[in-house]
Amino acid sequence: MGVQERRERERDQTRARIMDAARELFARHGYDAVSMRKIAEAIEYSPTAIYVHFQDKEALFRELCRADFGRLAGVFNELARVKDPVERIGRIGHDYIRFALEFPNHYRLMFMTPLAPPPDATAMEHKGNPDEDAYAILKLAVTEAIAQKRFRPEYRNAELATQVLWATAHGVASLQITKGNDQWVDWRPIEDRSSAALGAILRGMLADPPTLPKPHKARKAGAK
Amino acid sequence: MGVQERRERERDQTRARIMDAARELFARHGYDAVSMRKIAEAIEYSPTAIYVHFQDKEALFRELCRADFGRLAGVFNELARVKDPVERIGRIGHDYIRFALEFPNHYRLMFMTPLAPPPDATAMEHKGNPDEDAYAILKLAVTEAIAQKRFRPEYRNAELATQVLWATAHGVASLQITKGNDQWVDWRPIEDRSSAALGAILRGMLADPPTLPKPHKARKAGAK
DNA sequence: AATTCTAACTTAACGGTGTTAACTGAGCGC
DNA sequence: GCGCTCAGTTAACACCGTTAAGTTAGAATT
Repeated sequence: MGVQERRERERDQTRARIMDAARELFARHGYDAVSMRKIAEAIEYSPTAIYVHFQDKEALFRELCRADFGRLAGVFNELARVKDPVERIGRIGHDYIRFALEFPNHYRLMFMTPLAPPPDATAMEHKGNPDEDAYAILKLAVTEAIAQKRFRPEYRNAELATQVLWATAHGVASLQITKGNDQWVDWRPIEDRSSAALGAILRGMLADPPTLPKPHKARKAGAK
Repeated sequence: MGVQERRERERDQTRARIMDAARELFARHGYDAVSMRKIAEAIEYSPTAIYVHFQDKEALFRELCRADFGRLAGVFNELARVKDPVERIGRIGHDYIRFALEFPNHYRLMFMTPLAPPPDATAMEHKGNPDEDAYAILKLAVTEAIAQKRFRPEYRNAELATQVLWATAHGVASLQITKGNDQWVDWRPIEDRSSAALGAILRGMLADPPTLPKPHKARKAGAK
C-alpha cells in the first residue's frame, strides 16, 4: 500500500516542479512569451511531459492563478487586525495596488487575462472562504462598514460597494501596468494616484467623510 | 505627374483594405487569435503582401489603435456642448465605459495591451489636440471644473484629477471585460457599477457634493 | 518601339508554437 | 518470469510571424 502513496507523492513532486518553473517564467516574461518547450527545458523534461500533468497550457496557467489568489488573500488577512472597517478598506486598497505593481506579470495573469467561462465546480468550493478568497475579505470589511452605517444609503449594497472599490483599485493598478510608461500621458506619481483615487472613492461613499484631507498614513512631514 | 499620384492613391487603397480587414478581425477575435495569414486571406492577398505596407503585425495593430483613439475622441467631442464641466465629466465617464463594452476587443487593444515604449515622434505631435486626444478632452473638463473651484482643494491638480477619473472608468470597464463572465463573483449589473463608481468618485472629489443621490440621467430608452 | 527600371506582390522557406499519437521502459502485482 | 500500468519520450501535424528570392505589370528612358 505504501507504494501507491509514494507514487502519488512523486507525481505531486513533478507537478510542483512544473508549476514552479512555469510560475517563474510566466511572471518574468508574460503568458505569450513563455512556451511549453521553454518550461520543459527549465525542468529538463520533454515538452510533452507537461501534458501528463496538465491538460494544456491554459490549464497549467489557471492552476497557477488559483494558487496566487491565495497568496493575495494572505496579504489581506494580515490586515484583519485593523478594527475600523473603513480604515481596513483603505489599507486593502493600497496593498492590492502594491501587490499588482510588485508582481505585474502575476497581476496581469490574474486580473487582466481573459479566461473563457472557466469554472469547473471544484474551484468553486473555495469561494467565500476568507482564507483563500481576497474578494470575500474586502466584502467582509464592506459589510462591517455598512452595518455601522458608515456608508451613504445608496452604497449600502455590500456586493455593489465591494465591486466599486475593487474596480477603483484595479483601474489604478492596471492602467499603471499597461500605460505607465506611455509618453502620451504626463503621469503623476503612482503613489499620488493611488491615494487620490482610493481617498476620493471612499470619501464619495462615506456617510460623513472627514472634513480634513484624509489623515494618510505617511504622517511624516511632507509627502514627496 | 498624374501617374505618381494615381500610384500613391492605389497604394493607399490597398493599405486601407488591409486595415479594414484587420480591424474587423481583431475586433471580433482579439489580437492573438488573428494571424497575418487570415488577414491576407480576407483580402485575397498573400500573407507577405501585408509586409509591403506595414513593418510587422504590431505596427499594423498600432496603426489601427491610433485611428480608434480618434474615434473615441469623436464620441467625447459630441459632449462639448454640455456646459457644466462636472456634468460633462460624468457623461464622458459613462460614454467611455459604453465605448469599452460596445467594442471590447478594440478597447482591449487600446488600453489593455502593453506595447513596448512605442512612441515615434510622429505620433506625439497630435498629443493635446482635443480633436484627436480623448485624454485632453477629459483634462479640459477637469481644468474648467477646477477653475470654478468645484473640486476640493486636494484634487485641484488637473493632471492628477484627470488620471484618477480615468482610472476609475477604466477599472469598471476593464474588470467587466476580463472578469464579467466569471462565476466567482456575484456581479451587480454593469450599469449599476458604472453609475455607482462614477458617482462616488465625483462626489469624493467635489467641494460641495449634492446631498441627494446624484440625479442620474437615465438616457432615452435604455441601452440594452 | 525596344529596353531598362521600379515596386507591388507571390512562392518557398526558416525557426518557432501548442498539441497529439505512438512508442519506450521501469517498477509493481501476480 | 509475465504482463500491466503509466510517467516520460520521440516524431509528427498544422499553424504562426517573418524573410529572401523570385515574378511581373507597367512607367520611364533610350
